[in-house]
Amino acid sequence: MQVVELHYFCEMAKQGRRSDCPINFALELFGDKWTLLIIRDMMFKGKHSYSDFLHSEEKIATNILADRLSLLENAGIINKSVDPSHGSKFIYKLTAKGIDLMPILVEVIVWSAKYDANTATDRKFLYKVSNDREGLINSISTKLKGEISMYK
Amino acid sequence: MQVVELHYFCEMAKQGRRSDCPINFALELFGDKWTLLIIRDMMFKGKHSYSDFLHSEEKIATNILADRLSLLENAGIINKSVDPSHGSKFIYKLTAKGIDLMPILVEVIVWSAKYDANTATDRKFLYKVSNDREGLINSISTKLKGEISMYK
DNA sequence: TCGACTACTTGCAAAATAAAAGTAGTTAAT
DNA sequence: ATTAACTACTTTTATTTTGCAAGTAGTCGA
Repeated sequence: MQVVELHYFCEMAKQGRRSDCPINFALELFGDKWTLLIIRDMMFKGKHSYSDFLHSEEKIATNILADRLSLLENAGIINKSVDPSHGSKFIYKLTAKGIDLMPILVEVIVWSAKYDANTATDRKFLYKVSNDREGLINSISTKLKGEISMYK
Repeated sequence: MQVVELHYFCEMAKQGRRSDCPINFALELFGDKWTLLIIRDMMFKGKHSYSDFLHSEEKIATNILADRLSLLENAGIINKSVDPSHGSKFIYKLTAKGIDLMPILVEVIVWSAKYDANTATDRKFLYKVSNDREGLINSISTKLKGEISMYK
């Protein structure tokens, strides 16, 4: 009886998810206040190092940053490599799986720019999205994919 | 001196945001594990009452649900009206601002369906998105907008 | 008017998050 | 070679959020 209960518990722990809903799948990975900011920095701001993320406007705490970077690495969203020009530094880059998050981020930007009177969104970016969404996503995507292969 | 400090504090409380970045704007509103599930229920599952949300697969706690509903109402994402056919019930509906979140949710679904081997995503939905994204978003949007005007 | 249902609120424990301080391995300059 | 600064963390402690259980007040149908 104990064994059965343990087995049941382990199955729950292994899966550990609340449902197989795709919205829930995403929330369990980046449903918090910080993870998407790190991804934003890599995707749109050319940031790739620990101190880059640490010094972003929103001032993430160092323990939270370390935690989220390891979560993202384990989830296959980013990878980590030694900076060839600075041995004590690591470089964090988006994987293909991470780059594929771009359409989500783009739609978030469009929505927030529409409803936040104070938004810091670049008008040129919004123009490009409304004019040629696919083209914009592809061009940023291509640039980021180039970065992936640089240090591997 | 007290007055000055109080004034300073109030300004912080009024703005209260970490940055004007559009990604951050969205995260401050729905950057948690629950809020988007409530929006999903209203948007794709025809759920509109407190008990509908409470009994969803992910089993949200009643205090968290009450908190998120009032946050969403204050943010103008949903509105709340008395159920005409059942006086003790309220009906929660997405506003236009809430319906405009749909492109984000659609992209989340597409991404999760691609990377979650266990996803519960409907193949027909994915087919429609890849075939006529705008058409799909418009048809669900139109249906939801019809619901808005029903009880007002 | 009874029992069930509705949308909550309250209280408390547990978990997650944040801030601060500390650590260990480079690196750059003297 | 030594020191000061920088790097990516870890640890500790405090605060906030979440989860669970119970309670409440207003319907509703029989």
